[in-house]
Amino acid sequence: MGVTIKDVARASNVSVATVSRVLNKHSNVSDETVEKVTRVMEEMGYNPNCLGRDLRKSETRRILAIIAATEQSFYSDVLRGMDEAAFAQGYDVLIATTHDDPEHEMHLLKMLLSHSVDGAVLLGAKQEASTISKLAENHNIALCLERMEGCNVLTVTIDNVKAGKDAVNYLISKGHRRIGLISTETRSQSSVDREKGYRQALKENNIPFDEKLVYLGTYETESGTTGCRYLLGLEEPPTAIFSISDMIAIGAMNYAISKGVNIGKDVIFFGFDNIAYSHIFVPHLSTVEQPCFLQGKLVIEKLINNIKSEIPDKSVYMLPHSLVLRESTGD
Amino acid sequence: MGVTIKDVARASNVSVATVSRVLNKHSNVSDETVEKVTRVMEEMGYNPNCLGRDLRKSETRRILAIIAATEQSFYSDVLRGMDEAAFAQGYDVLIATTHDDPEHEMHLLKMLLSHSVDGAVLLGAKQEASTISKLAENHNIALCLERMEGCNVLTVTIDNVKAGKDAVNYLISKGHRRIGLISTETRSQSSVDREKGYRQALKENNIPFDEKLVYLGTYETESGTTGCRYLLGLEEPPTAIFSISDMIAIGAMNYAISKGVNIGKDVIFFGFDNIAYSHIFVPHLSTVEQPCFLQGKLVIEKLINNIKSEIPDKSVYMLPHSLVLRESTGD
DNA sequence: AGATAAAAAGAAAACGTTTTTTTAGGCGAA
DNA sequence: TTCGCCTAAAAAAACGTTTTCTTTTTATCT
Repeated sequence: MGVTIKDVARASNVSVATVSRVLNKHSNVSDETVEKVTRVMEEMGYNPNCLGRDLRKSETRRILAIIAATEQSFYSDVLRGMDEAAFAQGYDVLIATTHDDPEHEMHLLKMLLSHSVDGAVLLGAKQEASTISKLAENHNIALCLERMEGCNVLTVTIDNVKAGKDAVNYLISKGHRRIGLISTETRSQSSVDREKGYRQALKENNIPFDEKLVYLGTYETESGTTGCRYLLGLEEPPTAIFSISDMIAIGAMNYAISKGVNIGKDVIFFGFDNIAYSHIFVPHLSTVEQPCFLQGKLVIEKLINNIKSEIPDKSVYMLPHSLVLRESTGD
Repeated sequence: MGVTIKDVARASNVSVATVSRVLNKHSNVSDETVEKVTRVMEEMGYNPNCLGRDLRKSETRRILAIIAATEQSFYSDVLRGMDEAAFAQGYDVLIATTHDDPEHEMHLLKMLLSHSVDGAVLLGAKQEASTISKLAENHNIALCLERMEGCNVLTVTIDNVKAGKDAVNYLISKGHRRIGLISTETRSQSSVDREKGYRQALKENNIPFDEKLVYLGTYETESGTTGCRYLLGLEEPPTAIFSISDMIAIGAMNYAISKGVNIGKDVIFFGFDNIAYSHIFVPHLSTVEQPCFLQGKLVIEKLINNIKSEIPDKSVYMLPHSLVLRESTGD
């Protein structure tokens, strides 16, 4: 195999311990030895073997980010935030995808048990809350973007209830009182929270909740199209539609356009996520923007804190969101 | 720390070697011992420590996929293919992002040198071809999606020259002779190859190449918009436009729509990649589809072969692409 | 019963590091 | 001189496995 620390030691007439000390920049080694050993390492093309090092120190300085799939466009910003925070402290972030399979997710979580990584961040977990809680008792684990109800684990997210409420309140402030909601069958916590916000906004404005105005589908664009067809086909159709994601909202607008609806006038639309396409697609979509980069950065900072300290921080951090107003609400 | 193989051995009155043999399902251990040890492992909640194992076997069964950023939507399918092939052979694929920074890419490649992973796949490398070639001499490395000119390394991609030629030939077959090209300043190999295909198609049809019909920008949608504005503003504007990516093509169509151009009739458009939005955006975009899943699958299969064998396969595999015809070409 | 082979399991070495413990010199103070 | 202290470096232990080498036990054949 490759050249090991032993080879370097032999070649520079010094013990392995000394080479190690040079490698780790310990103080108690003479300048000339440092110089000599460094030169030999250079000459021999020595590369320290992480496996030995990690075993001895029992740390890997690696953090695993577990996601369902990479296609969610805003993951990119979250991961950039994670990378930045990790790199600043000499950690690496590795990503693994579950492909929406809970079993595969569990397989990846086991990297924590086998000491393959020092910590893990779940961006939308598929396990039971109790499973995660249990795991979090002995391992460094965190949730990002999606909180889990009743899960005692470090979490960084936004207040989706408030965000949903803000969006719907805005629609109401524009004078609308029949407001449709397009959400998902899948009860992800963020969907549930955004729906909750929708209801709260209605309630605060004394608008009765109408079951008929809610359409539950999938996360696909097509589902937005179907949902919009359903909503606009009602006897008393809504004049404003809040979708729990931009993808869905774009599908919804697609249907409205095909029916000649004057978007931003006849019917106004609000999305969620502020994906790139929401200002590429015409008309541009009003939406909720969440601080992706910052969430990624914070979750890693907090997680590394936990890795380094004895008493883990299991708080839920909620970062502020904001509304982005564009043509779809007539702005 | 956690419970180790030694603890299990002690608790089940057996040597560590035997526990290891049970763990690895070796044949020469009696049924009752297997049963006993398995039970004790269960009871104690034993989890083998990868660090010890990996060091001893000097393999990690992990492969690193290096990408610039996760936002490229078709990466998702490639990674799915990679995961599937890897999982089938007991490997894990870990992803890391370079954020377009060559230095960070190099940092990640060093995981190969430090034995942190058994192999690496680059999806669009930023290093010099010679650097990669050199690295590939002693390490298991592969390129996927983007080949590198003069780089002696295992590669799985499509024939971008032919793909570009096919697209442009199709535009020509529709009777067009003034054909615009929107590509990128950044000389990525795929861009270069697709441009080459564009020229070949012109040549084969005796259409003189006109420098003016080529616009070079970025990979952003906005660049497509700018490019289209430029092209349609020419004295002799093109009647067909080939963009080297769907994102760009969509930006281009966006401009055309805003100018009241009848897409698919007055001007026809061809993209590349078949991203999800190419059939969400109206009019639906004709485009080149590449076999993402298969490329991912194949590159991992070949790479694992290399990991396991002495003589590495450094072939360039080119998988077949296909044309997807939609409204933007009047189909 | 005794010899021999086969099976099961223990002991110890090995993987490549880091860290703790020892050792060897050099130097100053009593 | 002797003692202790400091620095530099060597030696050895440790991390948790797997694997090789031995040893013990069991089974089989004459």
